[in-house]
Formats: sequence, structure tokens, C-alpha cells
Amino acid sequence: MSTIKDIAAEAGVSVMTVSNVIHNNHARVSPATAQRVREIMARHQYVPNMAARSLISKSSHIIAVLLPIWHGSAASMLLDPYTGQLVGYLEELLREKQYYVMVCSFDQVEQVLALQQTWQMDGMILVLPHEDAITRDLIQRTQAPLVVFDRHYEDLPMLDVCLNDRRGGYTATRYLLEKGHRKIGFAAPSIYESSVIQGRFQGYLEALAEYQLRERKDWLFDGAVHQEGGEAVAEALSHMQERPTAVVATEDLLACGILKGCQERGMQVPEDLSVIGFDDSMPARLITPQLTTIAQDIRQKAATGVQQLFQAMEDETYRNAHAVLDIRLVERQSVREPGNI
Amino acid sequence: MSTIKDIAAEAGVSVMTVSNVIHNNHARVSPATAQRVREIMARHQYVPNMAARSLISKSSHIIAVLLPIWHGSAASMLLDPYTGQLVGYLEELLREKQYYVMVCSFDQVEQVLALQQTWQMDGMILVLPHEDAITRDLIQRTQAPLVVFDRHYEDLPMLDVCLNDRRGGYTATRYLLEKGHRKIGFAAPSIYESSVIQGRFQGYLEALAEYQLRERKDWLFDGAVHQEGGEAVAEALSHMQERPTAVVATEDLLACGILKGCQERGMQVPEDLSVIGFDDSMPARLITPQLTTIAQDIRQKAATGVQQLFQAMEDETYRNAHAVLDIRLVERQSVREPGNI
DNA sequence: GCGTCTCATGATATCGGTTTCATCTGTTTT
DNA sequence: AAAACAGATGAAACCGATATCATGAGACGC
Repeated sequence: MSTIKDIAAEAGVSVMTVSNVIHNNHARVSPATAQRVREIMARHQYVPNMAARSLISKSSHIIAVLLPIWHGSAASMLLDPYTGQLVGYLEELLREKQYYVMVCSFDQVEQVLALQQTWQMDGMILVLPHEDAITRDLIQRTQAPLVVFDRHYEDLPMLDVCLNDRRGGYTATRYLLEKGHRKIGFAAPSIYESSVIQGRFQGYLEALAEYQLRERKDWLFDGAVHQEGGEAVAEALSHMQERPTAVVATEDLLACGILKGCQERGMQVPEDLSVIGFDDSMPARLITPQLTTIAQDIRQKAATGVQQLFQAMEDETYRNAHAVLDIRLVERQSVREPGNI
Repeated sequence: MSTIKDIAAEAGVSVMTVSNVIHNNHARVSPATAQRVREIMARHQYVPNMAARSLISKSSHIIAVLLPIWHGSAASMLLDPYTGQLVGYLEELLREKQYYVMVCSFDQVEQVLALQQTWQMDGMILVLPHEDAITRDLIQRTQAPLVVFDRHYEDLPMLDVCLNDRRGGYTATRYLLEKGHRKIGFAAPSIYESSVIQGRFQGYLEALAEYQLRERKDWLFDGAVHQEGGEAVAEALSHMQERPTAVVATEDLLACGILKGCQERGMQVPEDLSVIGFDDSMPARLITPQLTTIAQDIRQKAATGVQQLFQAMEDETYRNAHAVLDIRLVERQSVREPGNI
């Protein structure tokens, strides 16, 4: 565990010369000296001390990946395959750029501000699968550049990377319409709370409107959470007088629950009901029938966010950027023409 | 962004007094002064600088969560729901103890050693879903305490938290035997490379032996990876003259693939084939029929690892501990008595 | 031959804390 | 009243790097 002083002493030079070698300051040190110092550093397996470095530079080369604690356990956030995957890609991209990733769950803005200060974080990334009240506050009060995934506020300068949710909802619904469906339901965890789901819902309405259709209240399944919520939707469907021939579900897991619930109640998918999901997550290919779904490119999302972050770190005036990434339809087996067209 | 000096100046005391207040050194500062300093700190939202602190204390309060890069992308590691969940619980537990979590993917031991030094890491946790060659080397060369999940070397002093894989394999097989199965296959990504899978395989053999049975080479499905591997197993089964009535799969995803492959080839689970998986991961409850599986308590696993780590950080002589956590059988729908008993 | 300029290198202060040891005031002991 | 002592506080060194400015040795111009 040698320090820059040890290296300097052994090389018979000052610490500044060693420092200049480390930073490849060719103009400030002769090639011969540089070579000699480099050899000694290699022999000692010298590694600079980040604490000393960040103390004077006021920058730690650490990026915080912030995970809001949602209804109790932080673990639930990384349990979510989407979050895990996103964080994995972020780590990969940041590591390439020689930045370090600190993963931090939190439930108060103050925690984040303190964290940023105590470590002199260079930047922060907020991973937000659900809506929450803290985000606006955090955006306004943070000192370091902050990139937010999946959330945008029109009235605030902010850096964010979102999906074209409107288009996602539209594409899913339009696809069903073109297959001949006219009775199309919509299932979501909470239609009016999350801007993501609102966007998808808007797209759904727009597509319906193009076919001179309007939503029917009894085909809107609000509060359908995860697999259990999907099964509840199936239960509700099974008791309906006039039931939709297709359902747009805003999450794959929800769609899977609907599939499973239907199968258990004697409704066949896609024969009796077509279902389309969102995210193309792992279960989508696992269930039978395989799920038709609206997919997103998580890696591209991560890359876009990292790009925004670095631009903001380099340029103090870059504090307002809004990336909208496109979605694509993945056709599988959970959608077909309605039976009695 | 005030420093300890600013606080000291405003309170009209020396930095040492402020430092003593921060550390609740009641013996070294009068209650009145302490109170006054505390108020000023609160007003300034003072937060100590970790770089300065770790520079002198040679400890950063950072714990590294190390993710070996496996065949390319690091993202794949956090994509794995097991890893994501484990990391989530680790973060939660470490945060409670005021430690910070740095997530680091790596593919060379040197990277890890450099990382540990450059940040003066207090401890490291290696999350290892697959076998790898680097681990032994890392265990032997690391300076900081290191806890390894799911891997144990008898001949090396090390801290690790493993599952009772032998018992898992035994329990799964024994369960099938008690249901009346006598023709039991075994499917795994690689039977002889991973100690985890070897353990499960040993358990499988032991259970068979108790019923005077031996394994049959053609019912050992080696190299079955993920869902695709499972489907390949189903394909192989469908062409068999004499096929097993049940299969033990060492991963849920693998079991799911077998289920799906069987369904597509006209074999019913559990009527024609019983399948038992491992891990009780999210897909287990998603598919139809729901998967009977050997479950583990990931939170307990994380807690045990953290406990080992902290004991090692406190006590330099604590460098050899081997925790073996138990498994439990989760009965669902993918196992029943064989048809023609 | 002397001033100027460049190149290579070094001395020193500094970042924001902690550690160690000193000091100062007032009280108790003898 | 002098000495001893405890309690409260402070001065200064230090951790390992970087930034700023200084210095010394040759090369070059005139």
C-alpha cells in the first residue's frame, strides 16, 4: 500500500513529478524520468488514493444510482427485473468511463443531498419505476447533475430519459384494432397517478378515437397490480355480461396474470381473449402462449441517460434535456383476430 | 457546502471541539457548547466530507459488491433476479449499518485489488451465481475482508454463505420418490463444473440410493441452460423410448423451459411428467401449472453474509467461517404421482 | 558575454477532517 | 497559600494527493 511519496523517494524525484507521470503530462516531465517512475509504480502496484484525490479536486468520480424505497423494502426495487437490468447497464457504461457506481436506496430528499455532499458525488441517476412525490423536490434541490428515468415534468428544467409511452399505448391498441378487435379493455396499476401509465392510456384513447370508439368504464381495470392484479382482472372478466375481446395491460406481469387467470377460468388466450403487454420482460417468453408485448431497449435507455449525465457534468448550462425513446411491437402468440367478428 | 472550519468559526470554537461534538465525545465538550455547535451544524446542513475522513482513518465505510463479468456483459448479472434481489437486500442491510455500497463488475483479480486500495474499501462481497476460476485467486490475494456467496473451498480459509445444496437435491428427489416416482431424471447447466450443482447432484444420488436406485446416463441432461436448455430437454424427452416420469431441474428457469417444451410437444405436466425446480423465483408462480420448487431465503442469506463481514471487519483473526443455510420445499402443481405406477 | 527563453523539476500550501499533546481555568487537596 | 487535578478547549501535525509558483540548467540570440 505505497503512496506517491514512496514512489517519488524510490525514483529520486519529487511527488509532483510522479503526479505528472500519472496524469501523462508529457510537457512537464522528460520521457526518461517518466519511464523510470512508471516502472517503479508498476513494481509497487501503486494505485492512487481516491480520498486524497477527491479531497482536493472536490470530485470523487462517483455516480449515485438512487433507488427510492417503495412501500417498505428497497430490495423490491432491484428485484424488479427492469430496474436490475437498467442498473446493470448503467454500471457497465459508467465503469467504461472510469466512474464508480454507488447504489443508494433512500426515502427522503435530505438523505440524497447529504449523500451527494458527503461523497462529493459528480452526478446522480434516479431510477423510478413508480410515481412518487419526492422527485420534484429532489430535482429542484440537488446540487449535482441528476438524470431521471421514466419521469418528466414540463414545468421544470431537468434531465430525463423517457419512453414514448403515448406511442406505446397507441401502437398496442392500434395493433388490436387492425386485427379486428373493437371491444378493447385497458388494465393498469393506477391509471391516473403515473405519468407513464397516463401516457399509455392517452395512446390507447387516441387509437380508439381513430376508429370512432370510446373507452368503456367497465373495461378499464384500474388498480391491477402485478400477477395477482391480473388474475383479479380475469376474475372480473369471467363474470361480465359483455366482455372485451382484447385487453391492453401496461405491464407484462399484469398481462401474465390475466393469461393465467383466464386459463384457470376456462377462457382461452388468444382464442377467447387477446392480451398485449408492456416491457418484453423475461416472463413474456416463458408463458404459454408467449406474450405479444411492447418492448423497450433498456441498454439504449441507459446509454442515453449516461450521455446526458456526462454532458451535464462537463457543461454547467446543460440542465434541461428530454430524451424520448421509441418502442417496438414484439408479435408473439397472445393476440389473434376476435372469434365472432 | 460548509466545512468544519466554518462551523467552528461561527461557533467561536476550534475545529476540534466541533469534531468532538460530531463524535458525541461527551467527556471532551461541555453540554452547552455541544448544543450550540449542533444548532449551527443543523442550520448550515453541515455534512462531514468522507474523503477527508477516510484519508486519515484509512477506511471509507464503503463495501464493494463485486459482480464477476460472465461471458461478456455485466448487465446479465443484475438481470438475474436472484442477484438483483441479493444485492438489494445487501444494500438495505449495509445502509442500516451506515455503510455505503459500491457495485463493481470486474473480470480480473487485479481490478478488484486496485479498487479496494484506491477506495480503502472496508470489505467486499462477492456475488457468484456461476462457477469461475478467479474466485480462489481473489480469496487468497485480497487485503480487505471478503465474503463469498454460494461457493466454498475446503482447503482455503474464507468467509462464505452457501446453501445446503446436497440437502436441496436430496429433498427434491426424495419428494419425487415418495410420490411413487422411480424413473427420475436430472437436468442442469453443467453438472461437474459448479460446486452448487454438484451438491444438488450428490443429494439426488443419495436419495436414489436410499431406494436402491442408480442414475441413468440417458436421464442426465447436462448443459441445459436457461429456458432454451429446458426446451431442448423436452425435445430430447419426446424422442425417448423409455422416458423418466419426473425430472429434477437445478434452476426454475430450466424447469420452466422443460414445462413449456413439454406442453408444446403434447406431454402434459404433471400428468405425463413431474418437474421440480430450484429457487422459487418469480416465474415459478407465473406458469401453468405452478412450479413445485426448492426455495431459499435470500434475505437471510444476505443477513448472514453481512454478519460475517462485520465480524471480520472488527476482528482480524475472524477469516474463516462457513455458513450453510437450509432450503425448504414449496409444493405447488408440477408434481404428482406417476401415471402407470 | 549577458539577458532571455524553454524545459525539467521541486518546494510549499492546500483540501477537510482526525489525532496527539498542550494549555488554561477554576476547584480541590494539604 | 501552594500544589495537584479535573474539565474544557485549542494548536499543530498529518493523511495522500493536486495546484501554484519558483528555480536551475542549458540553448539561443545579439
